[in-house]
Amino acid sequence: MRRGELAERSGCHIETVRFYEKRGLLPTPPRTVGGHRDYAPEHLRRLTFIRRARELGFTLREVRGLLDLVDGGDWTCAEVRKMTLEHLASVRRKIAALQKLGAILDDMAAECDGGAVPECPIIDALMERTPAG
Amino acid sequence: MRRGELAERSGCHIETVRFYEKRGLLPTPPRTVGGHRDYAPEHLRRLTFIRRARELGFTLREVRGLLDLVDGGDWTCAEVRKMTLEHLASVRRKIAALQKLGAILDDMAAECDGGAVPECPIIDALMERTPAG
DNA sequence: CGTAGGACCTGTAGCAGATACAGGTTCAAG
DNA sequence: CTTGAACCTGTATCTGCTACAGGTCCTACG
Repeated sequence: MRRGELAERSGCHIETVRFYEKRGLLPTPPRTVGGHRDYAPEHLRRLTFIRRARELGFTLREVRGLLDLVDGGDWTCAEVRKMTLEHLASVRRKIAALQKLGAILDDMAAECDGGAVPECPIIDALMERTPAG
Repeated sequence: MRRGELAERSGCHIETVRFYEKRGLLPTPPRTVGGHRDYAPEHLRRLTFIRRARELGFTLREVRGLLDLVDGGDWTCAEVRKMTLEHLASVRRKIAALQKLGAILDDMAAECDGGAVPECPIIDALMERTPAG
């Protein structure tokens, strides 16, 4: 399988494949006589893993951690679960932060009457007050 | 006021001050005889504005947009409110995406019994199934 | 068999949004 | 007059890609 097909089947951008290879997440495949990369199904499996983990918001560092566990061979379900829960916690922190932020924006927009004059509580808030702490 | 003091009083990192100057968000201040930047209170006001807007998740492009409105002088409250509401919408989209993601992670972690064996529904999900679509 | 044009190859630059560092100058206190 | 903190400059680094330029290979069509 060549790079284009691998990219398409995994759902990754073609350049991303090369990027992951450079980062050591995807092993360097053998080459054809002409120098083209020649991927095996195992590469597709691994790249799909990476893409899905990325979609779930794992950083590349975290993905690498998961892959290292799997590659090591002596990993346990508990370890994977731990990483997942840590990531879940960070997702929830992000949600909380965004919700707080949304509430502030909502308040600011509500205070603003949308008038045509160059006086605005939003600008005032950013210039003068302390909205987020 | 020098760069260090400006940074401290605005709550920005000292290097960030120079970064914003380079990006044209903060005007170049006059210099002392020795070549040090010499900031006025107006710079502090502006930098504080930038920092607060950034804390509220506005991108630098959006911050620039807000500053352009203010700098232009002919902005209206309605324009600022529009930008705020657009940003609020994007914040809410992010929250929704993260919540969906959190639910998936939660499910995955729940399926996982945390055992000491190298068999894990999470890894399986990433390798084989289609969790997020 | 020749050629057209796609798919690939390489290295490098760019995006956001900072942060960090090296190697040199200036300033202020003692 | 010395010390050392704070400043100056340019450039490199980080994450996670994406996009290009300029060249090579592969395959299908005639």
